[in-house]
Amino acid sequence: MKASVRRTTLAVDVVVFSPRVDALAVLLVRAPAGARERWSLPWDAPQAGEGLEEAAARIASAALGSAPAFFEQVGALSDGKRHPGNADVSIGIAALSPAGEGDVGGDAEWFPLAGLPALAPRHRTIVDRAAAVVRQRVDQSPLAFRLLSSSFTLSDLQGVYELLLGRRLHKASFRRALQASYLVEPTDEWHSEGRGRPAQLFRYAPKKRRGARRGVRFDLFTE
Amino acid sequence: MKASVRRTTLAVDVVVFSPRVDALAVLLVRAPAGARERWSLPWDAPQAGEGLEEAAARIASAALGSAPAFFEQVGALSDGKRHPGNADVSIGIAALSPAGEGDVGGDAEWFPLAGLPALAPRHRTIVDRAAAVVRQRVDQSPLAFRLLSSSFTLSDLQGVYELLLGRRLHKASFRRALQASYLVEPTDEWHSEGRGRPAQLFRYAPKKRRGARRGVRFDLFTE
DNA sequence: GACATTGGTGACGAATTGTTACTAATTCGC
DNA sequence: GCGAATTAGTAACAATTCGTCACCAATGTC
Repeated sequence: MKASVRRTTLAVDVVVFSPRVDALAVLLVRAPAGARERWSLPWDAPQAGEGLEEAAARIASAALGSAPAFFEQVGALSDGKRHPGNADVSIGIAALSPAGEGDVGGDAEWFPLAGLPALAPRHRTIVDRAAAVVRQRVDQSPLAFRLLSSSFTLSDLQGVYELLLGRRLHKASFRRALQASYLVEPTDEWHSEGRGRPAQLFRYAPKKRRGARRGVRFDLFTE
Repeated sequence: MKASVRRTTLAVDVVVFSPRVDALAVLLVRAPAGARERWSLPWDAPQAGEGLEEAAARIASAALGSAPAFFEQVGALSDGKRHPGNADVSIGIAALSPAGEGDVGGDAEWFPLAGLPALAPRHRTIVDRAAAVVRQRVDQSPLAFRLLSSSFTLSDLQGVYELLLGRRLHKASFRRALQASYLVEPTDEWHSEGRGRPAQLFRYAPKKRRGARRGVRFDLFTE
């Protein structure tokens, strides 16, 4: 291959998700005066010698007050779409933050995913792709647990799954499948939410992988 | 955000997969004399105004003789690992090429995934991640069909799935699941391979998405 | 023509899943 | 105090899906 290495401007753009009042929320930061849109995703160029996830953690921390516990790359974009800093290439990174974590400062704000303000076109694309990636990987990666604090009730967990999947799940089926997966273990604490029977708290504690995977699924997303 | 956009050297590194003699194969190109390893992935810097998939198509074409029909991003890497061109950031892209397609020139060669020669550390990582991504998405994305020519027998298709999944599948179950998925349609052509009954040829023709998805699966990869 | 080889399908029991209906533990209103 | 309301948790049954076995079909080989 040619060693024709050009220099390129690179941005890391972070989509921090958190569950808020029955909807997935995204963290946006106020854009500097004079920018074309009033809000943008938190972003920056990676510093020298800094890994991409490291950069994402730094960028998210600046907006959120504390670092999210989980990051997942969403893809690199270098279409012609406009980026707030005119970066040639953007690397989109999704971050997950439990509800109520962090201390959002005056320059940042949560917006429901379904009702975001206008964003630069490339940021809009990154948000959409981040949401698609998160939704698609819910059952292959412990994403849902990263949107909850370290202990949670099974109803909380089911609620997060319903949020991510966008449909209601049946309680008994959900719990039976969870049981079979050895992903959680009960703590000896209970959570009383006011009315109704108190719920036992669980923690994420994945056990031994059950060995044999079954046949093919053909669960293609063909649209 | 600060507008501190640094300039970075960027490489697109392509992992072209193709099924060869009962194994997944990867296309490597001969490294220039004096390089530390004798082989490397096809790679280059993206040209100005060129999209990343576009760049991947150009890079793969140069080695393969024709452009693969399918690309999927594998992730961006900016660890400290050595890249043949010392790029700061690499974008790994997996490409799928049907068996026997293309005309590999003198500078390129297929190697079985399990028996690759020494590669620069970052290329090694990219290959591993590309293989993992392909294996993991087999049943969410029509990857298997991109490793076959436009018409194929169901045994061919099953063979590709077995290659990708690394385990044997049962014929009757495989066909029943495929039937239910409305992903293929029969052509009126038949393929006779010598001995044994001729097989009907099918083509990839995904129909209407069957609506209701079922409950959660908790198929986590927890290791 | 018997046999080996590959393609293709019906059918049955086992396992998994969707659903209903129930029991349990708590608060609220009276 | 006591029943209604509310949320948690589970047993059990029906429907569906899945793994497997058994078989039939069409071809080449000897």
